[in-house]
Amino acid sequence: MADRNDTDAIQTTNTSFEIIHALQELGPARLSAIADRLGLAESTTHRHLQTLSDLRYVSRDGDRYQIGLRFARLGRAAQTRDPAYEMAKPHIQELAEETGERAQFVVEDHGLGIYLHVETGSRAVRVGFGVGRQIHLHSSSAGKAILAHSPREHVDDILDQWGLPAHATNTITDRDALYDELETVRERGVAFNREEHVDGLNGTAVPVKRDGRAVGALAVAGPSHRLTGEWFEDEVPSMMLAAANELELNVTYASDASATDHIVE
Amino acid sequence: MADRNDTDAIQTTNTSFEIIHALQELGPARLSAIADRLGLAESTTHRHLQTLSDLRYVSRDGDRYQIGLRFARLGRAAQTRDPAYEMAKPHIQELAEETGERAQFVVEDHGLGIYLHVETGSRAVRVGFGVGRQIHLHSSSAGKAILAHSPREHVDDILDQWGLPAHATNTITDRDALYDELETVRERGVAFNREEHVDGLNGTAVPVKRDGRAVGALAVAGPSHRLTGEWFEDEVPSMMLAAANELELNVTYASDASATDHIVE
DNA sequence: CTTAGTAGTTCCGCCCTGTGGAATCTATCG
DNA sequence: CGATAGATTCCACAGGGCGGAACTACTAAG
Repeated sequence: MADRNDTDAIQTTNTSFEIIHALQELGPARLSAIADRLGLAESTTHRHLQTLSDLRYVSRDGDRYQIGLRFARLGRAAQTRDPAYEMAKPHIQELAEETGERAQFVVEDHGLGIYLHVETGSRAVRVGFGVGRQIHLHSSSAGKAILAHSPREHVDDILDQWGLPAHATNTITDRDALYDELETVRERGVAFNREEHVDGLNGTAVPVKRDGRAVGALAVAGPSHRLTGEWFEDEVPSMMLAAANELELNVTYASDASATDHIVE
Repeated sequence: MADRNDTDAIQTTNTSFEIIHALQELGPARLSAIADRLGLAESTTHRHLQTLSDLRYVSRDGDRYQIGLRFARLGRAAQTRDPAYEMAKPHIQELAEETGERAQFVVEDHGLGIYLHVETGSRAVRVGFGVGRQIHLHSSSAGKAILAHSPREHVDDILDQWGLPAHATNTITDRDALYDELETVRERGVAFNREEHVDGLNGTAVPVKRDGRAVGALAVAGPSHRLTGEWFEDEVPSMMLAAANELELNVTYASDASATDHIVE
């Protein structure tokens, strides 16, 4: 429904991925259920599932189809496409440990934030916002940290594409207000999220830069009653700044010497 | 090359995934490089990349295309499609810690073994065989543990499909020898890999069963000089058996009450 | 044992749409 | 500025993706 068949994209490919998305949402599902949901002929659905199954991107158990484990490989490939992403992982673990809260590494792709690493500290918050999850950039600390260090024109494109939907009571929904906020983030070097994404949830983030561009952001999130005062405003941010600083050094150094281990299929 | 366009699969979908695979192998690549490699017209390649980019499964940075981070989500969906998979994770972590070696949770899909969790102990072996990696079942301890507890006919299908290629000097390449080995594994409850997959690398694994069927296997792998004697033959296996036992209980109990958290797109 | 019903699979002809070649546009470099 | 390489757009053709209908495989009910 939200899917746009914009210009003239290849229909067949779109349909295949629609089926994959249906499987992702439905879990194990029968052929007829998928065909129904997508308004496709059963014969068509069958051919797609057959093809995807041959490719091992769909598994079937009896008459239930489900997403294939081969996607684990592609997911991993995405998660490691930039060596910097892997370097962030230990820092996230350390931040989760030090703060006891949830620590995350978020990257921008197609104008959205994607969680690439998530580590839950001792006083873990509920699971759910796991790896691979997508969020709007304007309503999260990590997103604002990234936007603040992206060229203005790129920010405009993103806002044009995704808008500024309200997710919680404090979400910034006004463009100019967001620009002001980003200016503050740039000055301060740290972004804050005060119940802008989910009511009752605060967060703070710092950008990780390479060659002036933000490659991602380190973030810490937790319940607003626990993330307050100096701890929230100063102590956690300084831990993150230290981590980001160290990470940036690694990233810049390794940027050429990296031997991205060859993936053989 | 190894890709077969078997029966009459949908060509367009195949092509789209071939492009994705090319990106997975090449990393950031130009349009022309992809078109060349796959023998496609540039216009065709362009349309596919356009479509995949609209879907956010491909990203572009200037004139370099690369795999999109949205795959992280699908990868995650695959990794959690069965709640049992997530339950295995803490056990893998514990095994890695206890043994100091590399611990893995492997599952079968389409006749191949897929690493779903990998944790490296203190005296870590080289990275590389990470999450999402695929291996033949006949040449790994985990694979043999799984095969040993699968119906004979299913084993036959798998061997028909994938054969028994030699990966290392000790790889079992004879069908009957493998059946004998599986019998031994069944009796013993533990599978061993003595440099059958990679020279210099040993491993041992135990199945994780649910309703009699193997849903996966817990495995420990390390250099053959370190994995020897009682430690290899008895001590590590008993740790694994204990873990598997506990895991199986969780898995069987939770099998119905599970509320697979709903994924909203 | 038969019959009806449900779900999956195969078949088939239509015509939509995916395809490659050529033309156009864009950027980089000599 | 030309010249080249690469990306993008345009276009006509026919290959192949599509849905409807026929067929098969199971189950359940009578």
